[in-house]
Amino acid sequence: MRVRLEDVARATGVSPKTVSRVLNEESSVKESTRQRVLAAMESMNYRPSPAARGLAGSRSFLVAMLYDNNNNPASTYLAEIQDGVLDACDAHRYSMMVSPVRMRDKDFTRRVDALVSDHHVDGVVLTPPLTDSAPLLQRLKEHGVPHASISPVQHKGTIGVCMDEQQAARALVEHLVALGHRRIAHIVGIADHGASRWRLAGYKDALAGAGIPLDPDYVVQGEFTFGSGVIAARQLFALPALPTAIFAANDDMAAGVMWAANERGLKVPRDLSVCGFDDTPMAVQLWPPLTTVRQPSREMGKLAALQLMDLLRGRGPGLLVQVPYELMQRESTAAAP
Amino acid sequence: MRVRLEDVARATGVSPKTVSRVLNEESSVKESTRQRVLAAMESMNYRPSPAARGLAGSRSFLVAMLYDNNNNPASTYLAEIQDGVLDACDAHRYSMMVSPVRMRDKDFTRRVDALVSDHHVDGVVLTPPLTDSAPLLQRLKEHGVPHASISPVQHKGTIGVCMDEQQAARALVEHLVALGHRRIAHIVGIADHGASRWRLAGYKDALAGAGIPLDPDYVVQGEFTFGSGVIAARQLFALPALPTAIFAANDDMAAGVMWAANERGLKVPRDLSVCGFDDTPMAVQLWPPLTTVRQPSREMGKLAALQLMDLLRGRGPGLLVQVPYELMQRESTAAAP
DNA sequence: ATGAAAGCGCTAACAA
DNA sequence: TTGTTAGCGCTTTCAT
Repeated sequence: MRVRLEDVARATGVSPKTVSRVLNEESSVKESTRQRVLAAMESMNYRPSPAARGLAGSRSFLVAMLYDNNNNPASTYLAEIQDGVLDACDAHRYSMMVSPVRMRDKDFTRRVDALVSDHHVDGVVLTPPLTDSAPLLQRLKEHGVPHASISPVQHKGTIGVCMDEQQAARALVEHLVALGHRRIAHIVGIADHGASRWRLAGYKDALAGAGIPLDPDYVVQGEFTFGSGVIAARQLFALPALPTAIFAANDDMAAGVMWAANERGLKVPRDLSVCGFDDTPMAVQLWPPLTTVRQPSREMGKLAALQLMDLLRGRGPGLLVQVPYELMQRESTAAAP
Repeated sequence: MRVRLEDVARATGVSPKTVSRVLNEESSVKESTRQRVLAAMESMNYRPSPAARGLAGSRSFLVAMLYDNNNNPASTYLAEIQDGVLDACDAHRYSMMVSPVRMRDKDFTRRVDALVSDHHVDGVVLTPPLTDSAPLLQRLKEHGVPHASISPVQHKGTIGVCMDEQQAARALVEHLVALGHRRIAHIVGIADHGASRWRLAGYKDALAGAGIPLDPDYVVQGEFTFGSGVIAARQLFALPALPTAIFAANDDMAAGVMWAANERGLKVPRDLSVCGFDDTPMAVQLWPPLTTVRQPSREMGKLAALQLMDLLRGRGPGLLVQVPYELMQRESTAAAP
């Protein structure tokens, strides 16, 4: 019924072990043999059994993607990352398991134990804000399971993928400055996310670079949600001197700002320029379309997983690769009134 | 190092096979033996190896969740379902794999082949609109892999979970009628989704029940996105007799309607009542908060997976359970002007 | 560069 | 109700 490694061996006239070597891309196989085996595998439609490989060998060809399930910032972001990781898995014949953890729970690292001792996952992809959870990293280290991180705060000694969010935020605010804005407000994201810090830092950099003093009233706290954007904007609109531009730390909050502007009778971008961050699908569905920074989430998921697999397969040391950001200049920003 | 079934057997003084029986909840084990084995497992912190179980036995204790990756309607919906399925898996010591498929691709059923022949998944959870893909169902049948469906169009012979969306939509529109509305418009969702059909049917039912003739101009096509809601609403606002209420087939489009209303200078709910469907997080973040129907996605994911596992474990035949809807009456709907 | 034997940890099919 | 004997399909030694 099922085509086994042994069947391929028999068909090729070599031993099972040789077929195994080809399967595992070991170098010590004569090229001509390799080709014959590969051809047989192809024509017989051979598919190795992950269970058997996992049981006999030291590798499971399984990676897990971990995400925080409490603090669910933007589920569209995680969904894209997940798809990206899956892209990479497909490309290298790895399988993926997803595993939500609840960072708030005291023993949330139990999840990792289960993943490792039950499934022997070869590696783990970490999404924010899990990337910098000390107990989690500790546990992974104890288990000897390598990981790749997506947008980690701590870059040193980490493999995975990052983007220069601070520089991107700075570029965004510089764009506002170039349009003649001086009273520029910022809505900050959830405190312990690296993204919040970087975007705030970039905002400050841009102001400093333009010689605009930082006004604390213009920096208000948000939570990455639409609703928190509305609330933050209302707070800004209550100020004696209204900002002429608002940079929200993500698109959801920016949409909230536009909503509040509408409510307040402010026309975007005539009376108020608004920009966000992430370039979610919503950015182009709003009216006017939102100026924002494109963050290639799916690509980032894929790259992180690729770095991890390179490491697992002994192909290079695994790197922290940086992806370029892209300024998406649309109609929600215009010259200062 | 690792605690094996054999170790538990030795510690308990029984044969490995007996421990296996306990592990697999077979009935033919004396209760006292069962307890002793269970206790030993617990104290030794025994964790069965999925790989070994999969290799030796006929079951893999793996289920896969399939979703369509082209036609990605609301990723928050899928994310919630995924979490629900995982809840159920945790409860029954199953593992989950996620597998996006591209329904548009001609041979998208290949994915299923891989899942089945590589991983021997015991069962599959289908999300809309995969639930009614004839080629997919056919392939699953050929492989002999059972499936549970979430909101399938075809109820007969299907196990999984559904909601009476038609009745829910009807209730929603009846609520509008009760508020004195007569000119009620509907924005339809993507054509081949069961959800679109049911919600439209419920809308028609309610109108018919109230003796309001159906005006084709008041039924416009949308695509389940915010942007399509904006466009559809503009279309409705161009009509000689403006509707006093708009029922959008989901919350995203309802948000688009509210956006367009704002743009047009219509005050919600004073000039226009708006309602959606799904009760996404956004519904309470909008202003005014959106009247909608709550669809318990996570719960539905969990229930579907539970039905599947009941079937797999021989616990009952597996049912198509119906979850109740809930009308979320908020401030976006009010008496007709 | 290739092969033979032994097992990974569990369950199937029998037996008792 | 419980135990025995073979494997599941691969990889690991260790040979050659």
